[in-house]
Amino acid sequence: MTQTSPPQSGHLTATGTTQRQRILDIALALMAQRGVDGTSMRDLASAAGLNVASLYHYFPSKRELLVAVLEERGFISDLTSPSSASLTRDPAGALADLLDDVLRSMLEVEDFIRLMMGEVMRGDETAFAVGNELFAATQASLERWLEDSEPEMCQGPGPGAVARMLRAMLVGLFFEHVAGVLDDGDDPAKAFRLRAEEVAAVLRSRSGSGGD
Amino acid sequence: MTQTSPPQSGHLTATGTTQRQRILDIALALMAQRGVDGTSMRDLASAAGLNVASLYHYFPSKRELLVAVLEERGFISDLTSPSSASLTRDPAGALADLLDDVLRSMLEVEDFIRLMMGEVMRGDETAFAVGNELFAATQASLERWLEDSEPEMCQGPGPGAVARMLRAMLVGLFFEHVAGVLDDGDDPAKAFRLRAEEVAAVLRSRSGSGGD
DNA sequence: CCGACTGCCAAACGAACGTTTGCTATAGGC
DNA sequence: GCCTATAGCAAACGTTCGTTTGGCAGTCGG
Repeated sequence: MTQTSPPQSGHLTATGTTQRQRILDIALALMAQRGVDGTSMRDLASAAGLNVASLYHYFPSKRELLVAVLEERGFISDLTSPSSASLTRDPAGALADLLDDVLRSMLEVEDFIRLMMGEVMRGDETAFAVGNELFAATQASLERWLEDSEPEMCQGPGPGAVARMLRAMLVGLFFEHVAGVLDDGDDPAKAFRLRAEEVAAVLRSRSGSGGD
Repeated sequence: MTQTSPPQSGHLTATGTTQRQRILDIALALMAQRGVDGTSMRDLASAAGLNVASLYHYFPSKRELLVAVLEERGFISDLTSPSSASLTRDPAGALADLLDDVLRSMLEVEDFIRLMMGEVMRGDETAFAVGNELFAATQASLERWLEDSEPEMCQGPGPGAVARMLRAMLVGLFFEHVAGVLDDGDDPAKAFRLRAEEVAAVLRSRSGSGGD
């Protein structure tokens, strides 16, 4: 009875913290897709199979629920965890692998980033703080990797400048993905992979090692 | 009486089309800052010095008002108009000038882009269409410039790849500006200028012409 | 001078919102 | 067995929303 399986018989399948987390997950998904103002407490309750009033047993207000969703720090650590592929390849494709790795991580927490970005556009202070944290972490992660794996690339302007450029580009790419500019459709990961290789090719051609 | 001066004595200072445009301008500013759902028709009417019902003399619904705001094509042509500075400088600083030019143009229509981006994040179809149009225009503009002014930079991956990368980076930079990641504060244009030079330095170092 | 038209407003409409109240029913420690 | 806490519900609260109604004051061609 203490499993994390979805509820089936109405009440008492998930207790306390588990139910709270379930509500957070549902809120993230719905708010990311329809916007915060476009998602009512009744919508959330309905999606969770609950009554509206029950939501207020777990969160004192809609605002607090949104803050709780935004401040789940797991999403940020997911994005800045040591990349799996970016350290094991040959130097020629290493940058592409790194960029692909970050983009894939962003894709896994897409709802979170969409929600954060949307709220940032509307001037939400909590989203500002969360966004800044995520940006700073990504920046530091990129910078560290560049210093270790591609020191030549940063000789002129320094690793900070290159990392800032790459970060802005990743943010822009993700936005274009959400906007449907990238022809994702069936496979966003593949589109990201192509873009990562493309960017790596542009930056790699600086050392005159030629294209593929 | 047919001037475009702001109203002073209450009624009858701006007629028909002029008043309609005034409402559009106000709606753009308010909706960009507080979001569409966060801006009520009463808010708009109050900001325009009008009664709510008067808005419905110019727009059949709030939705139609939003569409009218988003579909003002002037904003897009502003962004893709031939750049003033990017063709008159020495080759070394030409790319920085171009990027700075585009960023400055984006800054001039900041509200429009903020509104569009925010609605894209919420899945609005009209915003999708407008955003795609703007992205495509920027892409084409960048590509054209690269072919004319920096053909060497595109030798490996081609001008399309470089232009796509630059566009994503510009989008990301603008988002970071809105998110307050760039330390704008007093002078966003200056921060954009610095970033443009930084990026140009990274891309310029490919031909081995040294730093600044 | 007079109708039609335009621009504008006060007031109200029903619906949806966030939130609260008051009530059941189960679970677990004493 | 009781008693408190937990988890849940139906129903209602007051407010705000988008929108509509009906009417008033100027403008202008005839």
